[in-house]
Amino acid sequence: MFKPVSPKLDVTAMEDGMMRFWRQQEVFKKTVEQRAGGPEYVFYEGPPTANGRPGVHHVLARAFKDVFPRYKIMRGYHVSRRGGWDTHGLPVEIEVEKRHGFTNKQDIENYGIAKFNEECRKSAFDYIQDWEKLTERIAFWVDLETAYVTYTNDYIESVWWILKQFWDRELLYKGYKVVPYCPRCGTPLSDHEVALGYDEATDPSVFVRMPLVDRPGTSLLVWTTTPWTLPGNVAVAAHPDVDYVTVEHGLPDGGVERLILAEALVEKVFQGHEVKVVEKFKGKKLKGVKYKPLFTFMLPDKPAYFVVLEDFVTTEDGTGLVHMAPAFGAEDMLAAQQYDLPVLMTVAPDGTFVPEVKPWRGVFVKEADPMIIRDLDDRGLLFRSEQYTHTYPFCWRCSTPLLYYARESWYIRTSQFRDRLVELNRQIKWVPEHIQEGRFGNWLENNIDWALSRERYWGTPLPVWECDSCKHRECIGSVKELSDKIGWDLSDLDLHRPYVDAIEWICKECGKGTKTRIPDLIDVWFDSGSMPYAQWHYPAENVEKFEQQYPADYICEAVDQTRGWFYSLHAISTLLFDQVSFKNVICLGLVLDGEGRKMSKSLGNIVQPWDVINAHGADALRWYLYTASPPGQERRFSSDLVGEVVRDFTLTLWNVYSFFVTYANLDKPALTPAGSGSQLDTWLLSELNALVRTVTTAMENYDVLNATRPIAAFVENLSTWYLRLSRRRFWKSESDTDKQAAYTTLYTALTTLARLLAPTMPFLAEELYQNLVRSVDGNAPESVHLSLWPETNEKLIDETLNAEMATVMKLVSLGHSARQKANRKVRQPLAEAAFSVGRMDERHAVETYAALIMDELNVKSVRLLDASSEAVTYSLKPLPKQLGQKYGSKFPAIRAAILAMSAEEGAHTLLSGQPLKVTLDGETLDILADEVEVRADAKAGYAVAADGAYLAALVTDLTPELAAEGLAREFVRRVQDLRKAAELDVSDRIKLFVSASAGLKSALEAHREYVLAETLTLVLDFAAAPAGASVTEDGFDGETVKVGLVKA
RNA sequence: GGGCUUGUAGCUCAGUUGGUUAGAGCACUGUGCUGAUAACGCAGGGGUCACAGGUUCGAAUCCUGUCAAGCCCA
Repeated sequence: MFKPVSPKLDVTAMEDGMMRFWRQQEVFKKTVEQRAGGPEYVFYEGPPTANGRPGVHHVLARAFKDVFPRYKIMRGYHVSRRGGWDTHGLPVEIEVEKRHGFTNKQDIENYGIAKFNEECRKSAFDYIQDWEKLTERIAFWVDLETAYVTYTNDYIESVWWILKQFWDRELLYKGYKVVPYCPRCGTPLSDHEVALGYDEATDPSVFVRMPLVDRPGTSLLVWTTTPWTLPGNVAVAAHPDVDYVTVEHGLPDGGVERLILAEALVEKVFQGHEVKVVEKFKGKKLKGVKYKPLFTFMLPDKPAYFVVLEDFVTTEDGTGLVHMAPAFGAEDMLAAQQYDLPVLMTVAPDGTFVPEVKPWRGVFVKEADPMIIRDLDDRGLLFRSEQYTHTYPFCWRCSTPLLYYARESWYIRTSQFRDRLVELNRQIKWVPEHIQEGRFGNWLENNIDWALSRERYWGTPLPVWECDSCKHRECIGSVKELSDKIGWDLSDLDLHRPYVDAIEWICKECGKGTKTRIPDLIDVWFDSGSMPYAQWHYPAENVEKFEQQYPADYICEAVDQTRGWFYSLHAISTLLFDQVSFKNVICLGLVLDGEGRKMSKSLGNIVQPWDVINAHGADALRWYLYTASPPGQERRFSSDLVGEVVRDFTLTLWNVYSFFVTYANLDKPALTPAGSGSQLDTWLLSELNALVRTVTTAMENYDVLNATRPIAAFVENLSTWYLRLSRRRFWKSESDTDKQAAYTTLYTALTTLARLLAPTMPFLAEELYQNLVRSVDGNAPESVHLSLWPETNEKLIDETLNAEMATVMKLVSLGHSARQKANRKVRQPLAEAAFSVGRMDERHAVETYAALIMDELNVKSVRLLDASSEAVTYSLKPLPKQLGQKYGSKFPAIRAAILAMSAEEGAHTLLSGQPLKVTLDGETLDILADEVEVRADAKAGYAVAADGAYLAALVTDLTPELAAEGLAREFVRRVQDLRKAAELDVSDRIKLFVSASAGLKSALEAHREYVLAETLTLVLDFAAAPAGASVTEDGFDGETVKVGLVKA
């Protein structure tokens, strides 16, 4: 009937089998094709770069990406899950540079851009096979055959089209950008590269006077650690709301001077020297105040040398007045744009002063620092000079100190759309929620124009051509447009450098000059953010397809993409179509190692996904990632933790499955829904439907944690409660309706679980489904991933029942605890178990499930302890939650009053439903029954265990009858062990030959039928065992026994 | 320097609008149960809820500050 299932699970063999099945039957393809015509659910793959091996963090992202498309397919949606590869950019270039030992851009140019880019193109896919293998092995279903690739001409052409839209709307402009720059390598460094090279550095720390134009004898006191930037100074910044003072102090030559600085820093700057504060005012009063320039090597072409107001000014260091050199500081540059300040480029690209800076022309700026300080001192402008140690970035390649240096750069006017970016973000559902208004929202609120251009080689070229004569510029939006410019078909042109650079034409505007492409590339983030359009070569092709696949319903990446892909998607979509490009997004936390450190190559603490998968399987890895912590949280990761999943969850479920198949194959039950009188069946189906409801709701809310953890809890209950308590129903020999109902119930649970697990544990789900569903129903969908998601049957959910069963579990647990305390092993039947519960409605559970409790605790009767019982004493516990909220600060007094009264009387009052009268300050208060917990405690003669208001009490006295039954059970246990040792089949019948001491013998005679039935014994003889019998000898409870067993 | 997040048992994590005994799983120890189980049950040891103030009858939870870690930005 069903394929036999070993209780031993070989995870990897099982998963390999399913993987082959999917591949051979092309199940993934069918999940797309069979849903054609269904409502569309759109998923965007954030393209990874395949020039490195995929790590655990990639598995994390891919596991989460996989869940919702699978779920939606089961809800009947059509989901095209197109893959994509990010192929451009500096990381790819760096790999190729490393291979050749290149250290700067000149090396690349000497080598040849064409050859270099060709190698980049290949390098971008160096590890493509690793990616494909891993993607298949973890069952991330994504279409890699038709995956979009950002370096293709079609993709680039779409990006050009977008840029042309922006150009036509005058959203592209050329400006300056201050970048970390290595003067030796002649290149800006990416943030990532800068982060590699921070080190301690000792720099000068100088305070200089900037004399005011309109108030002789008064100077601004300004602080800097980069004196070489002073020749580039054009303004001084003050904080509008900080308090500033003018102080007067004596000079060595006997005169006095007045200096302006932040009040909070007076002490620090003058280091205890006496100064006189002559006035105090807010920073905003300084706005526009003019000062005399320190240097006049270069003349500004716009108004300069006055105070501006900036919020970034702090009173941590310095003087609260910040010197501004727009060419050498990002904040300075922003202020320059805001206040229309000039930019003085006093430094050449090689890091030396330009000829205009006569005294120090050709000197490397850092080496010029002491000379500049001496010059200022000579002219009486230096207030003080000292040394200052701080962390400073150095070039990771050549250890040259980096300069912050303005380079010409192309920008997109995103800041013009700031409000719209913020508004549209409110339409997006973020998981975790705080990203929306927090990290992402703040980032949008502070939006600055997108610095688009890069002075590199391997990337999408900026399609702007400029006339070398009249400087007229134009932007090209398609290959056809470019072809028209030069008059022949460029369809076969590689749109990368150096080939596009070679396309030139005579300028039509002036008729003299030549239009040549400006050499910049664009930021790779613009590539990836263009994928909604460029993956379809929109608008040149696939217009309908694009419209159907935009925007995305769901995307998912790690949190570091907030300013990366999430932003580039959002920004481009907002500017282009004034619309969101994704509706739901899960933002994953980073993966840390077992010690909570970031995984990095240099620490050697990277966990290879293959090690984990080979050891524990892909499902376990996936399940761990879903259940371990909320998706947005950082997570500590180790292979052992994944192994725990297998032991805890996979094997538990597997054993239930194996149990079912083993016995179903013997019994061949009908498995058709039949009415069941069994409380356990009703309960399990109630819990199962509640589970379906919970998981479905969670799936709809992109809540992976609540779509998975409750399944684990259910499986735990299924195995350790339902199945353990139901075993006898499967074993019994007659095939009655109760047995049929047990099979049907368990079957329903397992097949429902298969579907609930399909999005998260695709392999195990398929295994269950194939064997339990497909093998008996040829008409069922071919794969669990083609089947439909289970529907909740609300009628079967009984919350009261679920709560009552939880109470029963609790009481049974206490019963076991009491047994242990009384030293009464479970095999020994006891006369009675009595219980106390906290609330009236819970008493019902004890009555309803008396039989179940009796069976589980091996007691002959069950009852409730109540107010009239002789066996109980009471205590009262005032409940702070109820009373505290109702009475506030009176609570401690009320509590004391309740504890002071007679617990017996109080308990009887409350249990009879009457309020408790408490008198406080002459006021009488009615304390209600649900405001005080009545705790029972059993008197002598009982073994007791309690937790809160719950209590279990066992009568531990043994009658001869009970003792005899206990002996019989001990005997059965020995026989069962013997059966096992003799390696008998579960259904083999046996003969027993017994010699026992008198007490045991009479016990066996009294319970003969029980013993025979339990052990499948046909004949029990009190005689010597024949030769060849399996024999055991044992003693217990003062009795001895010798047993011989032969197969009947 | 700014923004966001995190800090609870040896490890991985829960902890409801604040409620008086802070929980689970793993690991360790003891014990019980078992003809599905690689298990399971019961019990034990293990906690300054990062730290310091504050609000409150009452704080792991709310507020302020500090420390540590991470990410992004400067």
